[in-house]
Amino acid sequence: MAAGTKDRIMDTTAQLFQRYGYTGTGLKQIVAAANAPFGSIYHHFPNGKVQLGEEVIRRSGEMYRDLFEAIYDASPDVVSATSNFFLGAAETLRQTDYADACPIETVALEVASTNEPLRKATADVFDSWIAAGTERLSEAGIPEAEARRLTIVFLSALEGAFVLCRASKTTEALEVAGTHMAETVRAALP
Amino acid sequence: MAAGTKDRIMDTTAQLFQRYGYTGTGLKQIVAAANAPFGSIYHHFPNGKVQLGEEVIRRSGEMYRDLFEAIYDASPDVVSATSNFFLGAAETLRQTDYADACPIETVALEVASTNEPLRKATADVFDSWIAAGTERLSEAGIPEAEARRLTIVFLSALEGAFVLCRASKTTEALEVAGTHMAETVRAALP
DNA sequence: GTCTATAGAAGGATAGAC
DNA sequence: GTCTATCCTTCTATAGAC
Repeated sequence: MAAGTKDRIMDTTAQLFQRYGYTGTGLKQIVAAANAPFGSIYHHFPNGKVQLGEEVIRRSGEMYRDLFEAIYDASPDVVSATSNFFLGAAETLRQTDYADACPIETVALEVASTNEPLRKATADVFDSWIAAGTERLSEAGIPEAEARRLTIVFLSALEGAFVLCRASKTTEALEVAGTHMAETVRAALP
Repeated sequence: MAAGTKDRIMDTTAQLFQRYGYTGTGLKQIVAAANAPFGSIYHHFPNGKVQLGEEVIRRSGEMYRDLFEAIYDASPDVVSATSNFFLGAAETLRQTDYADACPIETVALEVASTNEPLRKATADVFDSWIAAGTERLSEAGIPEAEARRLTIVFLSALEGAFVLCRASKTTEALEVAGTHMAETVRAALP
């Protein structure tokens, strides 16, 4: 029983991947931070680090999509929701000393040319985010093809702003990109 | 003398960092790919991997800024130059099986929370790119504050599109983001 | 100054006691 | 199924022969 050793390992791994990346996070570091014995990793993830990585990537993707949905549910319209998403991300960055941005971005770049199952997992996550954004913008009256393009620009601007903000330890890029994206969504509304 | 063992090491390291990141690239891997003896690294870079990393980051930043300048010099106006930059990046990605995107992006995310001198180096490089873009857009008649904001959105969209394209092994995000940014620059011209 | 050999730590993975 | 001890490889870094 317990409160879930496997869940604790996955939560810890998700946070470490977000901050230090895939190759930058060791299995010994994970079990130490999760207060779990080393053997638990291979008990719950028989295929080792790759299996753990894939499960964490996919679960982080779902959780971040849930956050996206929650912010759009809580906002009065898609324009303010777009602005709120960027501003919320900026606030989180400041509160974590510029450590917690996108949960899978660092990993995605690391594995893109080195690990096919993990690359596929990150691609699936990005696809699911694009689908979620496209649906929101479509519901707001934007034709679907245009809604998809807008969502891709939104996600590109967000991920790129994360890179600039983490490197500079400022939130300027997220603020500038968020303002631009909110304006762009407003201009696309019918 | 020689054709430059140090240059060969730096060229090789730059390419490996771009594809596999900082932690994903080993010193032994570097000297093997550069056909150099292991000791050369510590002869030319007494402070080891961090010093090599910093010099490579800064030099890659200069080379990519030169590419940016060259494309803007070769284009008839800033709108087509913006489009050309994204399309050229997409073509390079396709030709390298989605390996060669931004020369420092993966490293920037890896070191942001782990290595202060390297984080500072990536921040300086991004700053120099923003300055170069701001100058180009200012020369085209866009007020400087607005030119800076536009450049930050440009760079965010580019870096984010790189992530999506490398993960998905498609160039859709670069094409969509490039079209959007060219239109945005056009709308900002006087 | 070029190059080899190796130290010492950390990496992922495994075996097996309990 | 929890946990420890250990294996083998790879990593960065150093020492020292030539």
